[in-house]
Amino acid sequence: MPDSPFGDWDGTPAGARLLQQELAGQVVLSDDFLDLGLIAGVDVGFEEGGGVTRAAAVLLDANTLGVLAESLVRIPTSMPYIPGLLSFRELPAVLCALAELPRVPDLIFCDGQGIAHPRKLGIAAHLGVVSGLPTIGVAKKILVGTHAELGSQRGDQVPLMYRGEVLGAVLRSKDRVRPLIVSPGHRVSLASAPRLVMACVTRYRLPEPTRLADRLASRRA
DNA sequence: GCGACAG
DNA sequence: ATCTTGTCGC
Repeated sequence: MPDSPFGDWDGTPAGARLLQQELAGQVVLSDDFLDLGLIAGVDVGFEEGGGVTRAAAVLLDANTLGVLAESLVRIPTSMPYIPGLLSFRELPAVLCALAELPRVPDLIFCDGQGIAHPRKLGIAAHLGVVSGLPTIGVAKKILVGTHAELGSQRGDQVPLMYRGEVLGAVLRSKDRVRPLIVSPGHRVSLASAPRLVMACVTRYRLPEPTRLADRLASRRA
């Protein structure tokens, strides 16, 4: 049996939660990256009524946002979706897609939460710890936390609070659109995550890395 | 016990 | 996430 990206996980939801608590202790929340030349976006889609997991990874030039490479992989789905345990369902495929890219990115944008998670280990944080690479979580909905009223202009943001601490930001990437939930994954600070996301937003609600990965992953075969 | 609940 | 066409609005 090939080793899973989850170490000695016993396969149970309870065991997954214990592993999350352990890995959360390895997350680095300070900016720990130099030149951002390459940024990757990753996302997952499903086929066959959910039996096949399809992961997409798109590599872009951090300065021009031009696409340098793409990868798409399909593997059998191994676990159902359980709120709070998304990474155990999607990470295996995501790691395969990333491995297919011709270069290792300097930063990865992930569709889903970073540390804005019950145990501070959303899929972006989990991906960061297992890959060792800087990551940011860009979600379309809140998993946990509350926030104050948000301004309506592009770039407006308010802190996402949970159990008395700031775990991310609710960010208006465009005028008149539902805000994005942005949180650091690994090796990126709470302050930098939103600005890095805004730096990758063009004319759409989602920043280019995840928007392109999203389109590729869900594009009907 | 009663809801909430990324994708 | 996915099942699904056209349609209303900026």
